[in-house]
Amino acid sequence: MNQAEIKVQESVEKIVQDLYGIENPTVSFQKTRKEFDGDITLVVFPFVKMARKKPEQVAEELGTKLVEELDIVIAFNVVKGFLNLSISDAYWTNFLKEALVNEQFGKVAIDDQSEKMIVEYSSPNTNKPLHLGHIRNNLLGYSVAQILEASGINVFKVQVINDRGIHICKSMLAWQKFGNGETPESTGLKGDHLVGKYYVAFDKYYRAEMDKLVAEGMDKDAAKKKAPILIEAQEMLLKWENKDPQTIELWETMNKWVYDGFASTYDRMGVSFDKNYYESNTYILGKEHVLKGIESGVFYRKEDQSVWCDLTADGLDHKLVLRSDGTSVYITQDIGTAIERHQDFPFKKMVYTVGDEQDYHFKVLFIILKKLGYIWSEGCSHLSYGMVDLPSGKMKSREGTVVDADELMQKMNDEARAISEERGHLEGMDENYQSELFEMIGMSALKYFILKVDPRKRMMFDPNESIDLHGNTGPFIQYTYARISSILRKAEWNGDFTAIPLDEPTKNVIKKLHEYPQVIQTAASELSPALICNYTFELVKEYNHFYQSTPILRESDLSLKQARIALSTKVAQTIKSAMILLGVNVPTRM
RNA sequence: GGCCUCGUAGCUCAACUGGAUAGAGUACUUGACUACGAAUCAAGCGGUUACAAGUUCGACUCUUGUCGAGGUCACCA
Repeated sequence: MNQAEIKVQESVEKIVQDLYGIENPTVSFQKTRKEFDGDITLVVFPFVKMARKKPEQVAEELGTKLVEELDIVIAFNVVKGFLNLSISDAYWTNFLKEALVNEQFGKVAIDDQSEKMIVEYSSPNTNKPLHLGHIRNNLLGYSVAQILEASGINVFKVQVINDRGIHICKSMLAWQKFGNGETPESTGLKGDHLVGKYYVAFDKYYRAEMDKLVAEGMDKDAAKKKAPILIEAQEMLLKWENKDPQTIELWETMNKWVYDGFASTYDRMGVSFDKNYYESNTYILGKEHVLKGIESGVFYRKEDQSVWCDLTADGLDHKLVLRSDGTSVYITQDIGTAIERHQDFPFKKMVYTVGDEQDYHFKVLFIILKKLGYIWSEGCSHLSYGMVDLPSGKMKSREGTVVDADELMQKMNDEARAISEERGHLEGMDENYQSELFEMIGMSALKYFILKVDPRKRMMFDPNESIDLHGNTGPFIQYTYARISSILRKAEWNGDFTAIPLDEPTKNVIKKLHEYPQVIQTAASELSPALICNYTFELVKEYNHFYQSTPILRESDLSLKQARIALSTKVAQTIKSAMILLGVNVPTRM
C-alpha cells in the first residue's frame, strides 16, 4: 500500500468503526479506472452487510467523511459499490519533490536488524555447458536477490555445484579414452564446452555398445546396465570415492576447465554469488546428519543397510536417504548443504531457485529438515519455475535441440549490432562504446524477454525468430532512457522546480512513479521479477505518451520547463533503478 | 494409474490474488517525422477466459466433474 492509501485506510477504519461498528475491516483499494474521475478507489462491498445499507449509500457516507477529515482527499464520486476518491494536486506535487531528492527512491535500506535471507540459484552440474534452462534460472535467481535486497532484506546469494557423481565420471572417462590429451588451450574451446563434448562422446559410444549387445540378443534393459563403458564409468566413480590419486587429479583438472568456462558465462550474464558450496564436500556432511538422524529415530535402517525416512504421516511415501552401499543420494547432499548454510548465515528464510520438476524433492527436503529439529526449515521455500519450451517442444540434449547459453548470448549481441547499424545512429560513437552498447542491447532483449514471464509458468522461446526489439521489450525501455538522457544533456536545470500543472499525461506519469516502492515490495514477497518488468513497461509507456504530447525543452515558460525536466529526470532514474533489479543496464545513447 | 502444475485475442504474455466493460505487445489495416531521438506515438481489427455445473452482491481467479498439455511417483541429479 502506498502513502496515500495508508492515510485513507486509517481514516476508513475509524469511520467504519464509528458508523457501523465494524472491527478490523478489510479495506481494499484499487487504482481508479481511466473512464472514471478519481485516483484511488475503495471497494465498499465488504461493509454493506454490517452496515445494513445499500452499497451506494455506504460509499456516499464514507466519501463525505473522508473529504471532511483528510486534506489529501478533495472529492469523491460513487459508482455502484465503488468509491472513487480524488487526491489533491498538492499531494502529487509534494511526492514528486520528495522523490526527486531521494536517490534511493523505492528502496528500503539494509542495516544490522534487517532480515537475513539466502537465495540459491544456478547450481549446475559440471559435465556440460550451461543452456537456455540455466539462463532462466540464473536470471531469475539473480534478479530475485536484487529485488529482495531493494525491499530491505539482507540477501546472501549461493549455489551448490554438483561436482561429483557418475555424470562427471562419464566425461572424464571419455576424455581419457578419446581425448588425446586435448585441453582448452590446445583446442581453443571453452573449458565447459570441451568437457561437454566428451560427455556427448560418452553417450554416443555407450549407445553404440548397447545397440551391439541388443543385436547379439541381449534384452534392452540388461544391455543398458551391461554396456562395458558404463561399467567402467561406475568403477571410476568408486575409485573417486576411494580417493584414488590419479582419478582425483583428472577430476580436479577437468573441473577446473569447467569452472573457468562457467566463470566467463556468469560474467557475461552479469550474475554473481556470495558463496559457492560444493557437493563433493557437502555430501559427507549430509551423511553425518543422516547417521545422527537414525539415532534420534527420524530415519530407519532396512536389512540391506539402506536408510529411509517414513513420510507417510505427511501424506507422502518412504524416502531413501542413504543407499545400501552407504553412499549418498541427491537429497542427502541437500540436507548437509542446508544445515551448513544456516550455520554460515543464520537466515530466517531461504529460497531455492530450481525447476518445477523438483517440486516433490523440495517438499520432502523441507519436511525432513523439520523432522531433524531444524525449525528454520519453515522459512525454506522453493521458487519453482516452469521449463522453457522451444517451438519444437521440450529441449532435449539427445535430439540436439538444446540452446547453448554462450551461443545465444552472442547471437543476441550480433542481432543488436545488425539492427543498430541498420538504423545508422552510431556516428560519433567510439568503437568501445559501440561494442558495450551492442552487448547492453542484446542482453536486455534476452533478459527482459525471459524475466517478463511469471516465473511459475512454463514459457516459449523461439531462438530463430530471436527476440523482438520493439514493443514490450528491454530495448524499448532502453530507448526511452536514452531519449530522456538526450534531453537532459541539453537541459540547463538547477535541480529543482516550483510547481507542475497536473494535466492528464503529467499526472499519469507521476502516479506511475508513485507506485514504484510498493511494486518492489510486492515483487519481493512474490519473488517475481515479472512484476518489475510490467511496472517498468507501464512507466515507460506513460512517459512516452507524456513526451509525445508535451513540450519539454521547447517549452518557453521557464518554470514549466523546469518542472518537466524534473519529472523526466525522475523517470529516467526510476527506469534505471528498476532495470538494475532485473540485471539490465541502460545506455545514455543508442 | 496416484499426486502436482497449467489451459486467456492468430502468436507471445498481463489482469493489483474475489471487484467495475478481461488488458498489453506482436501480426494485419490506417494516420503522425522541416520536430526535445519514429527502436516512438495515435486509431482500427481481434475473446463463449478449454468445456459443464456450483459457491455469492460479483468468478479468468474459489469447489467439483470432463477434455487437453506438462511434470512427478529411482538405491538418477
